[in-house]
Amino acid sequence: MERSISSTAKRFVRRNLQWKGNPRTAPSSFIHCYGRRAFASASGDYREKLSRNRLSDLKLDDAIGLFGDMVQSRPLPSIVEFSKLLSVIAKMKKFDVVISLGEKMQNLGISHDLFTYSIFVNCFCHSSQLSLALAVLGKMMKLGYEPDVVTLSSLLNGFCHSKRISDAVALVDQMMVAMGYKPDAVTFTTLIHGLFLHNKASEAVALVDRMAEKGCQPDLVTYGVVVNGICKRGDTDLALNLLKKMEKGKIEADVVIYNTIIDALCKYKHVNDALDLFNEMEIKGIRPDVVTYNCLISCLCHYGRWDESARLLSDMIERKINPNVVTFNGLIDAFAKEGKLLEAEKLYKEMIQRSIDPNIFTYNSLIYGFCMHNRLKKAKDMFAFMVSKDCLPDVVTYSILIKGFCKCKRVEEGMELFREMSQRGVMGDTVAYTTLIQGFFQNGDCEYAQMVFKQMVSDRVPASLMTYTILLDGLCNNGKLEKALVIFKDMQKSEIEIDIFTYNTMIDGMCKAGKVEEAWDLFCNLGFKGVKPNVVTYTTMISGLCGKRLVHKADALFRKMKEDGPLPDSGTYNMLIRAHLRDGKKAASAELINEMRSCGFAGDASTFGLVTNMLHDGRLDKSFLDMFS
DNA sequence: TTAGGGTTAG
Repeated sequence: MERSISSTAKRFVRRNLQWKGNPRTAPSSFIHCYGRRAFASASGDYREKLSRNRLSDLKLDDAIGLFGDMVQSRPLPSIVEFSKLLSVIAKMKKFDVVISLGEKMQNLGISHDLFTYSIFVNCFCHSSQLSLALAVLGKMMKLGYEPDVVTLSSLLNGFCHSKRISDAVALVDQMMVAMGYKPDAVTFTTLIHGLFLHNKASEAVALVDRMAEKGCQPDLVTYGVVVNGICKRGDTDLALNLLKKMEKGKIEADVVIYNTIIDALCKYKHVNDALDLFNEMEIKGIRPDVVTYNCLISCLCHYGRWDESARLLSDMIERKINPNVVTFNGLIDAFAKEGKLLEAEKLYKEMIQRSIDPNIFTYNSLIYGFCMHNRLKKAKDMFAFMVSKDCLPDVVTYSILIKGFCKCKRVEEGMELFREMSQRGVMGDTVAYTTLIQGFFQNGDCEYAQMVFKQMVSDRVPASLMTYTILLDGLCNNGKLEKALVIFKDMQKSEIEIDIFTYNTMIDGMCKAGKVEEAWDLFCNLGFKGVKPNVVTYTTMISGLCGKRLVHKADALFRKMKEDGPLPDSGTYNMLIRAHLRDGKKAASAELINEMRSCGFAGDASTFGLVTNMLHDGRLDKSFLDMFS
């Protein structure tokens, strides 16, 4: 038979596909430890079980049992029947099992064909063993089997999931140009997914149009890949446009695509758009599932829209879409964060009543709630309880507890937890180290905080912008502005994108150290650095000017803020009022108090403290207090 | 017609 593969193509494959590795080294332990028992228990006619309608509800145990029946029956089943079974197991994502069974067949003298070899190429690619996939490809070609579009698409997937995206692009080009294959929607979709994986979003989107030009229409899965890639990058507008494009192309989006977009809308703070899309899918007759509800419920809780989220919860129960562990975790997390601990515990009991097992997320949320509301004892009990339930704490659990201890000024115990964590083989991450650094600074232990930071660097745990900001804040608050400035200058030279929080920290540090002019320079330069000052920046700067008795300059900045800056908040007004009172400017203070009250803000504790003191020593009279009520 | 692509929630 005339082979369709050209000689260029063969050369390409030889040149590009290394001939390394040995498929015989594939993992086979699975069969040895697990397979035999299953073989022994299997019974019945394999042919009947292999019939199509039976295959879809086959369990892994049954499939392995079936394999046992097949290798024992005589005459041996055809290779087609074996590939049917192997593909079912591959669809269960049990790639190592497929490989083991394939090896077993080989040992029994059952030879493979194009289809079974293709299945192995696919399985090796999925289990990140690209070199073995290439070895199988080499072997099948030696035996005279030609890889076809399906085999090469599997390989393409392997390139995409390793670091070889350029090989993936080249392979598709070669398939089209040199090999004379016609890549289909699956081939293109695989490559599009690979491009997203390698952060080449625009190339991925462009390829959707190019595949259409090549006469290959994107299908539901293609759109699924693109929508997912786009949503991960937060471009919800483009995702919604794609949804319209699908409609035009008469491809009906499925619930997963809607869920993906709803999730992204929730994450990127377009809650109402998410609710609109939810209604739209109802109108289109696409039934939401538990994921749809979970996205919306936890998002609504997050924004304090408790009533709406409760309504959705009862709505889903009414529609027999059962809440699962994620539903409860979302609710418990939101209640715990809000300090509604009784409700959180009630939900925890309810999930157990519904026989839904709590998992590490459940425990982490509850521990967080207890820690943040100063109930350390309860948090530790819960920690011990989860361990007793064989739910092993992770770095997040430890970080939550460490933060809780630090918050209660028990940083030594936090440090102890950190050591315990490391001893148990849980490595500290950026958050864990940062939490501890912050704890030591808050405790006034500047030296130890810096030591932890050094340890973090030597352990090669990357510091985040948050880590640096906490470090700068700690140094500034402990009278080490100079040291902070050195680090800050290094940061400005580095690739870290400094945000307004870091600038606020430095402006505050400079002002508190009396270097108001330097702070003012930094403040004026924010525009050049592409960062917009926020209400805290203005308030800090105004406060710094007041501290230097430059009250007229502070007033001017306050006016500028009201003209073209962020709206002053309670903190701005209170700070300015105190500054004027200290300066003996009663009339100006009175004016500010009225303005503040007309904006709906009230005097805060510091302001009342100052006013009380001034009443005592007679600098103010009682009538002044009436202005606040 | 036995083989290849995406899958969202804490």
